[in-house]
Amino acid sequence: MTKFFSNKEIAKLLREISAAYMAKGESRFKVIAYDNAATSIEHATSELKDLWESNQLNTVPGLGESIQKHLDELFKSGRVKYFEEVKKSLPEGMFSLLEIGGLGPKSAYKLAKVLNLKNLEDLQKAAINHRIRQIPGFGDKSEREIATSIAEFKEKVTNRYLLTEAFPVAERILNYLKRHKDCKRAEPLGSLRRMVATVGDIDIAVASENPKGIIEHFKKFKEVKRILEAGPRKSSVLLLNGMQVDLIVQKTLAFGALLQHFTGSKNHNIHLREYALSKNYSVSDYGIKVKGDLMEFKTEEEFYKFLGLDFIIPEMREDTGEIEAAILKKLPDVIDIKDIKGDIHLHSNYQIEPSHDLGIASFAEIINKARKLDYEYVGLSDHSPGFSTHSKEEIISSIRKRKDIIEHIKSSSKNIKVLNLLEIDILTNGKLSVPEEGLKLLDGAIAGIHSSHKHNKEMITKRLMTAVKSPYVQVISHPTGRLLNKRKSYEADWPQVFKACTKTQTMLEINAYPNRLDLTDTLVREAIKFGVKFIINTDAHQLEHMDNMRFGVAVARRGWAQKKDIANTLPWVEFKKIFRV
DNA sequence: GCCGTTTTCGGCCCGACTGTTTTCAGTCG
Repeated sequence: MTKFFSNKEIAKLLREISAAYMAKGESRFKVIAYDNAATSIEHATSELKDLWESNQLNTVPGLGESIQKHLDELFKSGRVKYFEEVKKSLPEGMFSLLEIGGLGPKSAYKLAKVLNLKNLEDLQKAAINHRIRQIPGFGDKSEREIATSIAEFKEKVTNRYLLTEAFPVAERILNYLKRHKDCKRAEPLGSLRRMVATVGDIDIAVASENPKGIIEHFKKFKEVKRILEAGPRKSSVLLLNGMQVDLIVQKTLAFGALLQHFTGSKNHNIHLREYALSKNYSVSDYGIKVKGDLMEFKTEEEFYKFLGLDFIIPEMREDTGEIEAAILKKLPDVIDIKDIKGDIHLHSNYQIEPSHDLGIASFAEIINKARKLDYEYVGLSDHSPGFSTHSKEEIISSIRKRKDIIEHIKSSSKNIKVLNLLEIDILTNGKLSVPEEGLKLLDGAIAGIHSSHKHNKEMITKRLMTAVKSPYVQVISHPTGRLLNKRKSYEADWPQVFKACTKTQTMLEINAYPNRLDLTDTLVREAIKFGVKFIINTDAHQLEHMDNMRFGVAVARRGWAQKKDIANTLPWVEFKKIFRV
């Protein structure tokens, strides 16, 4: 009998050990090793439990002999005696304090021990009763800071924001910063620039010869609620909406190094700097030091070039092999938004009495918008008629009626090709929500799971496989079913699904809807190894959603996908061969 | 504790900011 632990739980456990080591004054490299292992596990594409079962724990970077042995014990018995030993001499309450900004292992340890704290509530009470300022090393300022941080922590609804939530905020700040006369450039960096599905804060870099002036200006932005810190060239603030914004200023001549530094990711930078060290260079956000002399770079391109690397696009900077590939000049030439020639997952307001949401735009409006986007083709793919509310005959006749209308539109649509599709449900029993006769009336079908997302791995895999094997289905929509900040991805045997997709030439969708971004970037990269083809669709329910294509393209780029991996980069003459037209 | 264009031993990114100090430790990105 083995025990299940999610990657998130394991990462948390390892971080606690890292903190415990730090509090105990253990070698900082052991502290870092545990922290790295935790980060690596959070980024892993598979559940560690699955990897453990197939003897593949050693494929996860940062997991060496020692930690693997501990995890082995964890999965077998549900506990790790050594970890318990490490934590035994420490106050249990210190670990919950680590959630508070500004409190690290050393402070948490001291507070929990001296004040005998069990949880955050205790810490809050201690702050109110002024018991913190009495501890050596703490003063009235840090006591107030702790009280404020706890209040903010409790107010916080989420700690990750969707790209579409963060971009407009970043835009407002950039516009504001650019109003300062000494602001030469202002760019959003960090996870926003890398286009990670969700971002924790907003990072902004400014090029200016007057950093003090810029920082003063930044502090006065009208949406600032509280200034977390403000030095001569760096500042962090909390906005009224709860988001944190970090700003760094660098002179124009050295701006390239700052772009590189502040875009991250942290692990990419660490690896890059280690690589630089091996060549006797020292890298920082000021530039590259060669034998004590600082080289400055105006652009990132020059920066990477100096290190002997091909330019690495921001989306790939996650330390998952991009530096090695850049050294060997073997980085893939990833897809670009300009390569996209159509969007075929689009919901209209055509009244088909669907199983799920109607769109709000008409067929004509959608096609018009696609023309404006310079697309060669467009797919009309409303949800299929409600399965439980319509008889088999009603579903077929409804599809026939819709087909007649679309055929008419096809014949009158100049300069753009139209596909008659439907998005059909993969039902809980694995069957499709449209009978075969109905499927035959379509140019093709997109199939997706829209119910019973909580099915276990085996059931989900079985349901996906029936759709993949259906000769009428060309695309599997939003394959993992996640809704960011709302619903987790379901589990599936992805290698099995990927193999089947390659065999049946079924495409996996990269859904560009900002709260989906599904297939996920890591699974895209995994699927490519199996030879799977993808299609990037917006799943638009209104015209503006069709502009979300760039988010899907970003997922593909983060997954190292090239033009040849993405079907809707094909010209119509090639693309149409996939469908029954 | 992890890891390897040299290295299975001997390294491990680099700097800013803050508070409590009186030269620095802790935290963060």
